[in-house]
Amino acid sequence: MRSGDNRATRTAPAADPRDIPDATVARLPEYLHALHTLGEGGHRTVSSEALAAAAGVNSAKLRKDLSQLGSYGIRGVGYDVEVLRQQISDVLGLARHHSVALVGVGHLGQALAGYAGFANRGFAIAALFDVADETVGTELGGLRVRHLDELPIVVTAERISIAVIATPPVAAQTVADSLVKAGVTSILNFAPRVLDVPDNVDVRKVDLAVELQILSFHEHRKSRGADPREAA
Amino acid sequence: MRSGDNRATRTAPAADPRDIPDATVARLPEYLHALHTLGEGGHRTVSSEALAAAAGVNSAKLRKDLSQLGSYGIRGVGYDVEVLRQQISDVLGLARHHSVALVGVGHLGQALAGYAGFANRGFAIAALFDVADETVGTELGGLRVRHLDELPIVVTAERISIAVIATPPVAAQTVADSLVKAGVTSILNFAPRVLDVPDNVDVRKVDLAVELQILSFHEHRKSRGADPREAA
DNA sequence: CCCTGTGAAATTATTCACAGCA
DNA sequence: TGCTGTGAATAATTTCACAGGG
Repeated sequence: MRSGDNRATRTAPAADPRDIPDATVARLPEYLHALHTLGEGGHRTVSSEALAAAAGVNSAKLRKDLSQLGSYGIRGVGYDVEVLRQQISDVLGLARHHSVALVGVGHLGQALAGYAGFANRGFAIAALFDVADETVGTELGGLRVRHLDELPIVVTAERISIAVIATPPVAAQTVADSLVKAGVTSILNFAPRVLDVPDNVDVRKVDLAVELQILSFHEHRKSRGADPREAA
Repeated sequence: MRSGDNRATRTAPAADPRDIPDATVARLPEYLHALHTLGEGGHRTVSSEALAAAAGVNSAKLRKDLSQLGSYGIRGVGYDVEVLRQQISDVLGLARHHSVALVGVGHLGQALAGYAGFANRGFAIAALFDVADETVGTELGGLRVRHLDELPIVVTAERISIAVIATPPVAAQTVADSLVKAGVTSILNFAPRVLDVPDNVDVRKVDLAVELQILSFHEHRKSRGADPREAA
């Protein structure tokens, strides 16, 4: 890549978000969480070494990551916990409040709807959808479950841009199509199904069984461990 | 790492698992799933192009991945669906049946316990643990929820090597310690907490809020899109 | 010819190691 | 002196592009 030509970021508070590598973005939430914990513990500043340990990464990686977003630590001291927290929040777009639609109120959907971690971190479930007669109309966390048919109206009216799909796999693509048409541009998909969406829509997939299969591989590898020197 | 000293794998059907890159391992379950779907659809063979499309990756990557595990496709034709399915299963260690312990039977834990995707793909939840009086002793999917105190005995007795942590964050490290002591060597952690475990234990973390925060970043980036030439 | 398998090139990510500021 | 920020080195991953077998 061309380097050194975006001189625009001289004293900018944060770098152009387009330039932040995916790998870094994926770690920012972890840093944010660690900072939150440190802040609660009364720490005003933190070194890259300490923050890295709290987030479970090595300190060179942490510093490189933070440098991507133009963050200025204090040499000889470390980072101001509160300032850094604010900066990461800004880059992640967490200042803005996000309304999230949740489609599929089965077991997993119910768990997600009640997941404290969402509300805590600026994501409010604003609408719930399902198709089952026994589910539609019930209340969950103060929200009435609506029929999927209402999705286009509600999502459009509430300007919801992020949605979570927790439906059975067979319904996922149809739901995604409907969400996209209603203006959603980010989807978190729990259904084990590859979704086909336009380029401007981001999809992240979480497949619980896939995670276990990856662990299974490592188990398998370990039990084959004829060579105990392995881990280098 | 030294290479070339475990000559045992001469004509072995699959390459030494130690040599398969992580990025590839993470995709194998997706290929497996796609193959399953194709098999049900009556396909006997499949080209790298078609399988890649079904799995949502590009075909060069797919071929490179499959070549890592020594898989032999048929030039001019493609891969035998059944053979490839078997081969990936073997590499992932799915031939062996895996008993899984689930700790934390809250909303999320209940959803996980009932998740069809686990049982479907060779993972049987073999034990449930919690500490809440109103949960311990209840039945869930034919299994009695046991008190956390019983964890060491049960996990050891049933030779459980894979566990899922779905407890509140504050309990996660204690639970992990206990699991490790009882012989568990792979942990899937849903609690938003960095776990400290010995080197021989693999941990995979799934943080639902992190996924949303990553989506939030992309939303933020999109809405900043002052420059339509973007990708440059 | 079609489609796999794979070297080589390109890109991306991680780690090292140290100059330089507080 | 201690710790950040970052070039440079290394490693991992992806993509290209094509030789060669069926």
